[in-house]
Amino acid sequence: MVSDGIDRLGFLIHDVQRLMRKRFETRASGLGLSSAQWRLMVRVAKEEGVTQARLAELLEIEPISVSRLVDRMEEGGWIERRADAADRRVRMIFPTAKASAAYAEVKSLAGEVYEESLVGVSPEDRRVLIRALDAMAQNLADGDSSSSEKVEPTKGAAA
Amino acid sequence: MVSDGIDRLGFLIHDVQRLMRKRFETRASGLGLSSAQWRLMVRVAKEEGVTQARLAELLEIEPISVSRLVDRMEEGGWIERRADAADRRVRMIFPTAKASAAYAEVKSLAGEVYEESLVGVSPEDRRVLIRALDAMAQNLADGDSSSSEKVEPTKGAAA
DNA sequence: CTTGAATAGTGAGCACGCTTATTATATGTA
DNA sequence: TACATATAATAAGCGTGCTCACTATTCAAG
Repeated sequence: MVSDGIDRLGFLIHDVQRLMRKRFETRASGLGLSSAQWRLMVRVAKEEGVTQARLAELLEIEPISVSRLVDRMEEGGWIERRADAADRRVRMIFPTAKASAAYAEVKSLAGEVYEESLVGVSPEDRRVLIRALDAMAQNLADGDSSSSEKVEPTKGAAA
Repeated sequence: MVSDGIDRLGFLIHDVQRLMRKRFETRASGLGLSSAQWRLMVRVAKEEGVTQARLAELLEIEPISVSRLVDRMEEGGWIERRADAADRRVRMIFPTAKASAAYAEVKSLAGEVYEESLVGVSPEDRRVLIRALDAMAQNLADGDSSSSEKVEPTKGAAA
């Protein structure tokens, strides 16, 4: 039997992700937005004034990574930090007019890349693909400390 | 209608890739190998004495990235560079005994991560998944200059 | 009020990818 | 032979992620 290809799964996922990111960034380079910045921008657009800590949760990256991303995006004029009157530790993130203007364009651009990547894949297979990827994300998130469980390693027994 | 989820494709691929890499690196951390180093090691194991330029082709990353990767792997004692008697520009890459010993272990470790990620996905859906990902990789590689085409942008008309 | 733990954000420094430019060596051609 | 081009590898410097360590601030006990 020819291999079912499961042994290539990691390489395949890796390749597809890399190629998609590359293609997206090539297209969006005119806008000056990277793929990571675009992901962050989507969250900020949906929830203006979100805190950096919340962004780290939503994007599932570390707060320090958000810090750096926001640094560069602020320099680029995409977002702005504002102080929270109620909690002086907090920096609230708002999109600039420039970001709002680019939002729709970047979203349709992403849609184009998705469509191009799926040429020749039937609607049924697309549904299976999404379902399988959802399951994988779920499986991999389980037992990962960054998921919603709060199982403290209290060191004592579970009693 | 509930969304078919295609609009989440990019995020989904991104998440799955990130989670798989993370889980693999957690498991393999005892061996001191990162995911990128493991991918390179597989190639070197299959083709001892391969040049860095060839590795860049195989891994589809830039030669300079191979240079850095090989630097760190040489420091880690995983591979060694040897001069080519026939072409003094070339550095041939060989696995060390340490690498050969770890190879089988790392491979089975990757297999475990694949299986864990696919829990609850039927054999039929797995086949569709692999097929769809293959198609996507192919679609995305097309029109990408780093693929095997050598369409030189000769600047003149296509005649 | 004071102390201590938790939370928000950042600094330093690393891995791994990239682009652009440089060096050394081979190779093809006038 | 000599010059131009191509190829192998590396250097410099950036983007995006990470860990570890730190400051500032808030909140919960006492």
